[in-house]
Amino acid sequence: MKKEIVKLLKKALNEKGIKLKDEEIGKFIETPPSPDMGDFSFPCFFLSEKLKQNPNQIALEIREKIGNPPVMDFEDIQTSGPYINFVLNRKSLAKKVVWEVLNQKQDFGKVNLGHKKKIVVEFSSPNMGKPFGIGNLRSTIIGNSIANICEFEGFNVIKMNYLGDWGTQFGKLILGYKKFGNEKKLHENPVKHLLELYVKISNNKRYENESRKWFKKLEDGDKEAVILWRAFKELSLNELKKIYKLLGITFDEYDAESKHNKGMDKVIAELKEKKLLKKSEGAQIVQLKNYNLGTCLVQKSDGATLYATRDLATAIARYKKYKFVRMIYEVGKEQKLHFKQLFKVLNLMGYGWADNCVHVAHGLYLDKDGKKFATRKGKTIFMADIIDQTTSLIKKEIKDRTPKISKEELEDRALKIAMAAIFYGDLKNNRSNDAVFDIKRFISFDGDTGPYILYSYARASSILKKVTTKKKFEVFELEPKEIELVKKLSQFPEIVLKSYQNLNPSVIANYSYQLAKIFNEFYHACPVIGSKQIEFRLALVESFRQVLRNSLKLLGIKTLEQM
RNA sequence: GCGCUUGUAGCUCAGCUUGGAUUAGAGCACUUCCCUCCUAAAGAAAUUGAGAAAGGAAGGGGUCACAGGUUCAAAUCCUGUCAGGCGCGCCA
Repeated sequence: MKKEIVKLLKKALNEKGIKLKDEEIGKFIETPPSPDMGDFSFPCFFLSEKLKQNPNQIALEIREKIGNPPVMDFEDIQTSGPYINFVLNRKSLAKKVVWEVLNQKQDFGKVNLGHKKKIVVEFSSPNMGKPFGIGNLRSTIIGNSIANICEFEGFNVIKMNYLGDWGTQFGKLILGYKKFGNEKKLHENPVKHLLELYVKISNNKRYENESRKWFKKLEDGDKEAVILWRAFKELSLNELKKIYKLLGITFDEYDAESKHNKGMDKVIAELKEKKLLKKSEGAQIVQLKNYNLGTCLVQKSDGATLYATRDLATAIARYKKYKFVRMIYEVGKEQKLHFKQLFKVLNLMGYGWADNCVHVAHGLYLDKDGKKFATRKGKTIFMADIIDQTTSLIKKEIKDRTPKISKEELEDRALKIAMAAIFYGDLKNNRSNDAVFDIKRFISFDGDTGPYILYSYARASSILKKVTTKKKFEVFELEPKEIELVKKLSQFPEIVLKSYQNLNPSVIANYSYQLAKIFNEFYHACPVIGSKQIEFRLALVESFRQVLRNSLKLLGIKTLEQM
């Protein structure tokens, strides 16, 4: 529908001597504050500068130039001050939208922007040896959703988990284990035991040097160090995989810092060759002060490597392997400077593709009191525990409501609702801002929450289960809530596009909520079963369900047919 | 100190990219209503009908941190101030 409006406007504007592209015109088109005013509107303010004319006058003139539109699609076109308002033939709009959704199904809203070109999305990337906590959760959920969105828009996406399995923290763990370790505890609950060791070592400055030494030993291939490192790594990876399974998230590739050991020497050699490297206080650095990016340390004075070194080597290796058109790093915003440095150094090395790398940063999770969750103080909350607690709270709720439910179904539902609660609770926030992690709020069954949205979905399902849908339908009359729902459905493609452009899933999350809310209003106002136009309403419910399913899928949320 | 970033109802957040349509939007909580395609019960069914249903509506509640500026028009752009957060060389 919007396209037709653009067409009309384009022609009219052309006659006034103004040439604009379709997309440019489309951008200006907006929705009037009240449906009484029309369905779409075109403000003429921006033209007044060019034409040196009163916008009200311009609106009138353009209106005149448009002339009489095809009656099939438009009911009326009128001006209101500087706005040109288009009143659509809502019945034909409703038909079109519903048809489109029902025909395109899971592909509704797709735009093939990517043409199968490759995008690497690195996300989650936990530090092995540390427990998977709330900090990692945001990257995991947001990154997953961004990957889904890119895929939906036609890219060939490589979901990449970059395991932090190298670095001084392993020196700490090795030292900690040698000093205070306990084999039995390690195997009973590896994650908790390793955290215990990590905290013990980190809280005592005496151990700093010795930890570094152990990491250096590890880099030099010391047997004892390597054996312990492998064991720690394997144990934590097992735990991680359990969590990903619960979250329902998969990766195409598990990359790891340790895999890029060899590349690191090369990078350092290359930096030397390209005369980017400088020695400073015994360490090797790349000076970036001219770019206002401080200095980037690539080799410690003891010869050991650093995070930046590994990231450089990794990025180069990845480009060789994938020739991506874009690489997205979904990592916390506290690493902004690091990524700026990383991209700059790659650029200075002559890698043009560095410009196609983006750091998609997210704010951190704060606790209910607005305080940070800190690993060092052992204040971390384990993801596994969070999932457990959430699921059991939800189980209680479900049992109260449907006491007869079978065990398997209870498990399945509770887990799905818990995930919807956690995922939505995260994704509804604009990713770059800090967010409060308050599980009680997330799992509330009403309001702006995951469970509310899932409930709306289930509601639609329960109607559709009772009556079989027919393929033909006629629209006799439209209630306000019906047209509102139709319009909301029709917005989905633009929403996905916007979300892709901003690499921000919250756009879709907020849309899902609004969609669910309008559906509930519709449900309240327009009974489906027993209605005169039951066929249309069923089709509308069906398309609602389809679009909601599409949005939730992009968010990484699994739906339930019933609740 | 420098850099980045945030400040919108009691609380949690949209809106800011691309400035516009009299009252700046949601949710939670609070007050007052309403519904029954959901759940319990009865019936072959239409239906009856209870519900503190995970549904809907209304209401109260805001100097869009503050002060300037740009503009016909500012929550939105610019500058400054205040307050919080993050980052700034051998952690990742």
